[in-house]
Amino acid sequence: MIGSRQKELLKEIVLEYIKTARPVGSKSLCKKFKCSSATIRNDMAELESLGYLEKTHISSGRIPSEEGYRYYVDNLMEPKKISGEDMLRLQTVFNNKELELNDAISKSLEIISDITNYTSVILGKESSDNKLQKVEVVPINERQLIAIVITNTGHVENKTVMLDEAIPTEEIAKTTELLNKMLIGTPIDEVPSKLEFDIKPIIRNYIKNYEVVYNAFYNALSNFTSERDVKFTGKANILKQPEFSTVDDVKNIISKFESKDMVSKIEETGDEVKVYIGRESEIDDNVTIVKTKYKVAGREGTIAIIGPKRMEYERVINMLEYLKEHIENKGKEDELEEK
Amino acid sequence: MIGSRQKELLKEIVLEYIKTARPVGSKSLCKKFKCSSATIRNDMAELESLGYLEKTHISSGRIPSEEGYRYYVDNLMEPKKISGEDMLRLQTVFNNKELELNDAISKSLEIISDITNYTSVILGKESSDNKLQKVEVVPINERQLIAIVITNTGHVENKTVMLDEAIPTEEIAKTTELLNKMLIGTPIDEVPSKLEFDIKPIIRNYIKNYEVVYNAFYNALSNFTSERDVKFTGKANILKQPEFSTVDDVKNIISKFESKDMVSKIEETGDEVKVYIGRESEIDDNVTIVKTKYKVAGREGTIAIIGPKRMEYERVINMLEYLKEHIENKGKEDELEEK
DNA sequence: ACTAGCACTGAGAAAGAAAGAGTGCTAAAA
DNA sequence: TTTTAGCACTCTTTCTTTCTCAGTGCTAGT
Repeated sequence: MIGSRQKELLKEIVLEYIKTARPVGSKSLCKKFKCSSATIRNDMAELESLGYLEKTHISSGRIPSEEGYRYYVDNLMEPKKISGEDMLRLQTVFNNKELELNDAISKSLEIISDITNYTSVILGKESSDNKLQKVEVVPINERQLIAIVITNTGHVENKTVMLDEAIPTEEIAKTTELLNKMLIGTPIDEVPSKLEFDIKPIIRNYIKNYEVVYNAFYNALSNFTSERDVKFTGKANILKQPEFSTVDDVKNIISKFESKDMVSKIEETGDEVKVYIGRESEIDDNVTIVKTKYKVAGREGTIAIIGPKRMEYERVINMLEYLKEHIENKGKEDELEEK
Repeated sequence: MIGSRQKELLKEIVLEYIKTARPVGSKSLCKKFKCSSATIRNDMAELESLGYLEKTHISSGRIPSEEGYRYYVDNLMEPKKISGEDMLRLQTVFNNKELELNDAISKSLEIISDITNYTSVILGKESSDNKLQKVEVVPINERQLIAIVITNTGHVENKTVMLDEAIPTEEIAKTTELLNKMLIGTPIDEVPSKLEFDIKPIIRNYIKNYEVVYNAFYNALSNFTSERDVKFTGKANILKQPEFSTVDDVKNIISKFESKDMVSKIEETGDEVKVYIGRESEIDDNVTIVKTKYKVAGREGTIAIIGPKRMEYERVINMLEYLKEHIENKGKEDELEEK
């Protein structure tokens, strides 16, 4: 088991390493623990054998292992509270009532990125339980029309529909009317199945070339569910961290950031602020990602901070928690105001 | 002035340096020019004094200076023709008739990025001479409505309008009707002034709270002109180039790429394919950017390739020219097909 | 106008030396 | 049983030194 001085020691080492990015030696901790370096060394050896500390080489000071950070985050961190200064910075955003929610989120993450020198990411998409409010169809020419879908939360998506053959305008109008009649109020992720099972049988009865029309609309309407915004801020920031000091490290992390499946690795499903350290991140063994889902009326997504494993965990977690809470509050306020 | 063997020599040095990324020595050119290294050295010294060549240190081989590249591009490059292999790669895209124009452009630039290991960029925006085809207004609730603008080319933009105070629906409807009546066919960049000078005087006469309504619509409709898509492909590619071999070089170029004013430096106004070498690029002294404007029905923008100064000029320029031509052709074909 | 020859230069790689930080272990002190 | 002092040892880092090599400029000769 891990003794109480050892806990204190692990915590101190994590904190020190986060601050300085250099292996922590036994001597430097003497004053703090009011004992000799030899004693510290004994405890360090113990912590190492438990897997919480590592050495960079045989006679170096210690650095926290992934398990060490994990233990710190799970058991040693101070009770959650955001620092006054950080809060102040973020408040400027939420005090500004003019700002739309999305802009407020972007702005906040820019601030975090800026003051921490980590990289931040926002994934956003329309909530899948939003309801369809209206379908508009605007013809551009004989073979091309635009389908516009509006949800109850004011989200608009449009898609150009190419028709394989010309369709009389009145058939388009009829179909549009039908779609509106039958689809208003339908959650957008149920639209495709409703098209298939409710609309198709009707449409086939009274439009002669129904397949062309049906397919066009099916394609247009069934893609809306998956639209997704992605915004990175401060991709270059992470390079300021001393862990990325060789060309290869830098190139490596940059390619990871640019790779196609980066986004899919960021999405978070849990409601809590979660921390994924090193290999847990699945992005790169040298980074930590802190992230959480947010959900407000009409929109949901993930906000995330990516930094080195040697991250200011407490600070980042607290800021993200603060942020999540305020996003969701602001979401509610905005909704009230609209009513 | 520069003699004809010297031209040949400069060309050879540029080509060799592009291939190998190492300073070119006099000996290596003996066979090619059927003369001794001393002769080459004399010519090299001459070319250096004219500013076309540089040394990395006092006894190194020569590398082309910015002026050297410039001279090569302007005077020494072979007559334009794209290589068969490159053409083949790009043809796969344009032969695929299914592909929408925008996707075809993206795809092409991905290919170029891929085979050259440079970074490619597409800027796109709706043409400013597109005409407004329809304005739709959909109320979401008492204080919020969505303005949707559709252009004759099928482009759709929408914007949420927040009303400072509730406005009766019939006033909204009246205004919408008026907008449609007066604005249809107006080029979108003339919309703001038409709003100000034609619509405002009318609206003030028959809507009592006209300022609220007017401002809301003015904000919604005057922003459409400036919307702009940006797509980078292969940002990490440029790092594969041997010129970016130190951490500082890499970090430097990455921050330049991420910086806010990067995009504004890419936009090109000229119709030709243009080459900006080193400091001419205004991005970074170590890169060259090759770019051109493209314009098709309804859309215009810039396509650009960014690479090291030691870029395969001929190849890139030819591909970009080929691309520009085919984009504009495809634009015309698509238009015909629609008719 | 070209070439051979030669002294010279700077980069880059390899090898060694010295300094410093920090460890583990042993034996003694508390 | 826990803590400490002391010491030998290890590894990194930094600084020199040395060598090699590619390539130059210049001079004198063809």
